[in-house]
Amino acid sequence: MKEEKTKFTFKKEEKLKKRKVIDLLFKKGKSFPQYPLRWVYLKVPPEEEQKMPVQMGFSVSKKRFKKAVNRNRIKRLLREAWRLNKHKLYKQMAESGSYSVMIIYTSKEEMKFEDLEKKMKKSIKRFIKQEIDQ
RNA sequence: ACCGCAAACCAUCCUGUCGUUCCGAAUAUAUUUCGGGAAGGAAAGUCCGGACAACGUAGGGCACCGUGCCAUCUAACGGAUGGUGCCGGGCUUCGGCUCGGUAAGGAAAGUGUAGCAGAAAAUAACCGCCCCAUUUCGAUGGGGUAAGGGUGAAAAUGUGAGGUAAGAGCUCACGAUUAUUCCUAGUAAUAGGAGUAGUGUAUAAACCCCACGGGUUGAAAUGUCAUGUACACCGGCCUUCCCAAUUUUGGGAAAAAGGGUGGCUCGCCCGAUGCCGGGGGGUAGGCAGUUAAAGCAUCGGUGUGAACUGGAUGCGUAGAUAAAUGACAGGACGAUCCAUAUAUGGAUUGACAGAAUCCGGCUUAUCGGUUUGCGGUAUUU
RNA sequence: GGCUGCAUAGUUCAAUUGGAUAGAAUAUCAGAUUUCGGCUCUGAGGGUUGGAGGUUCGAGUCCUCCUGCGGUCA
Repeated sequence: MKEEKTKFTFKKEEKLKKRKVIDLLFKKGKSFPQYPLRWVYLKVPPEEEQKMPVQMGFSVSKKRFKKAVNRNRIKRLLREAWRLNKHKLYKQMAESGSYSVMIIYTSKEEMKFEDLEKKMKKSIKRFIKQEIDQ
């Protein structure tokens, strides 16, 4: 393969969609907090092949944000932050298998995109340190 | 020009970069490229009404739920429009005019309730007034009486005259008010007039009566494909007659247990490798439904109006499913604050809010702007 | 996307068929008792009955519309 251009896309294959997988993730997955985010992740067994290195989902509690507008906005900001920064994780992962991940927003207040992106970068670094580098 | 009220409409805009989703075309099946579409007036609350779908279709009665002045509009409505009555405000030449509200059938079919106060709260005698009897002359007992008294949200039609022992619609006159009959106006609610019978408190968002309407369940409906399983296990019920055949099979008739028909009942229907119940197991994925106007706007015509008409012109249809419609940068516009000092500069900021089968309403949230109408104030001509 | 229930002192609950100034326990505060504190006794404060309208002479209670918090579904 030639030098791959870093693509900032986020298509259906990269989204966490299967109800079964999500149930399994919350039942058996590991998690760590990185305010205002919480990662829940699970290594996908090799027999269930998955095209993309990570299938990602985002979640915002209905108790913390009553209005659907606010929930949607936070999820959109999270998706955007992930889209622009996921390549850093992909580089490190190489061939070390694939993961299902759900990121939960735990703060009670909305953030600006700028701040949220910083937090996302930090949490990706932590994920690499904790899971990939061992 | 400013202020207030009401109604209708709009709901920040533009450019660039990076993305999401659907449709179409090409490439040729990992994809990539091009073109086009992509939230709302409330998408919300789920308060009503429909469309559509499934089940049922043999209906009747009861129960239950909803609505409640009249007419019209509408696919339909508990919605809207116009009117009538009632209530409240304003003006008034006192006749009315105008604005707003109105769950507005029946209390003269029956039942219940009306605390405290008051003699008495719906078959009203405490004080007072009058009559009769008794009397120790203080009064006591019996009866009549709703004119006077205070209480209370509410006290039994108001005023005057006659009448009476005292009084009383007991009688009369002028009113008030209710029911009903007739006449006039109106499609009608109702209004006006005349006659008759009355004076019957309030409450039906207390029970209730009357009239009208309502089958139930809602896209997690429903159909279909795939996966999976098992005529598995436990308990209950499994009738009678006739014919052929011959030891359980076929046909026919009746009908039991049981089941269905929304809750009850009558009635009806089903009913033998079957029916009902229990407990357990499996799958909770794909596709269809699923993206179309009971279309919209302007002009014309009809109507007081809600609306209708389809004559003309133009516009136009989001389809996701852990759920798309976004992020960043720059500019314009608006708002707030600060500074200079009336035009610029700086900072902050952009209402309410996000489709989930689709429509018509209602209700609630909403920074600001535009238009129209009405009223008020000031100035000019 | 539907269906359904609840809301009363800081907290847990009452309030008859609509009737007067919405009660009780606990918590809080003050006083008494004690060397001091606890226990105990006495007293006080604390409520727009979730909000706004309506019916009624009179609403915690009845009706309508909102707000908030639960429960449930194939």
